[in-house]
Amino acid sequence: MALSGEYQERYGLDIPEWRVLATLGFRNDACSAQYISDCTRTHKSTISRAVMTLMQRQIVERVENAHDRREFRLRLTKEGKTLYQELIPRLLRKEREILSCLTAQERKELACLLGKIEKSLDLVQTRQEADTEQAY
Amino acid sequence: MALSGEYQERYGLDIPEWRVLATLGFRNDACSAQYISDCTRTHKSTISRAVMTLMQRQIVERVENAHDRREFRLRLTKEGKTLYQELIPRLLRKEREILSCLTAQERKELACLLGKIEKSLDLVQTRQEADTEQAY
DNA sequence: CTAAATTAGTCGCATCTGCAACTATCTTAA
DNA sequence: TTAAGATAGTTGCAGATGCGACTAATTTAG
Repeated sequence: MALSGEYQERYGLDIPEWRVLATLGFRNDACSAQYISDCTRTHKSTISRAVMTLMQRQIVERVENAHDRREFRLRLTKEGKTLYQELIPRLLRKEREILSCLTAQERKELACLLGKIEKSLDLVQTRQEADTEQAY
Repeated sequence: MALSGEYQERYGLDIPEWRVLATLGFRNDACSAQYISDCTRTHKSTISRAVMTLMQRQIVERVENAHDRREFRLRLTKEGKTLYQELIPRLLRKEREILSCLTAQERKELACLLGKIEKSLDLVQTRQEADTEQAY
């Protein structure tokens, strides 16, 4: 959608890469690839590849986890944090632009309604074994 | 999303194929591939391939347009109409299921809010030369 | 009328991304 | 303790789809 142009065209990030960046930046703390996969509902192979690319671009780094040597702790590098901080205001501005056709009250209502649906869908999905997300 | 499972798993239709079927079924009248491409915001090559598949499955048929021999008039076959009529109630039921967490009043509000955003986005998009649609 | 520009549709190509198999590691149960 | 099962992450593969070039037909401008 309109938002993705902001990070894709301007920063050369594809969608999974943005998801990794956003998750790490939002949490501001190390986490596993599996965690990112879970909370963005993106297949772990896709996240794996996005992490590889971001490591090559020195946006993300990973360190071994001494307690579980299967997984890695992922976190943003200095450059990664800078990139994240640079992107956030742009995206918020874009979001405001998109929602500018609604009043403050309407925006609040919309968030509330979508929240309800999301909550209800999450139940359904976990109940019947995670659907693949697809648009329309 | 949850809806697509209905036509994908049950009827072997992928998303572009469903879009063709839905457009032709909804209009209940012949139209060009370009028209479908426009109103579903799907690239014409994708629509072209979907139409090919649907023709092989005898769901869609096309006839030459005497007035413009570049384009074809597309329409559903008898089987196509049957399939469409069979799918509609299933999809509506699914939609009701998804929206069942909202009251009637809330559903109306949601439709209204989304309508406003869509309208506003359409203007923006045509102004800056059709973004590619992408989810988050 | 003719040449350039536009439009409908097709096709090759590249990219994206999910699936499933695989390795390595960890956990659980007998 | 050991064997079976679960889990994290990687990779080969295949399907889906957008892009751009191409052909054929039509429209527009000079």
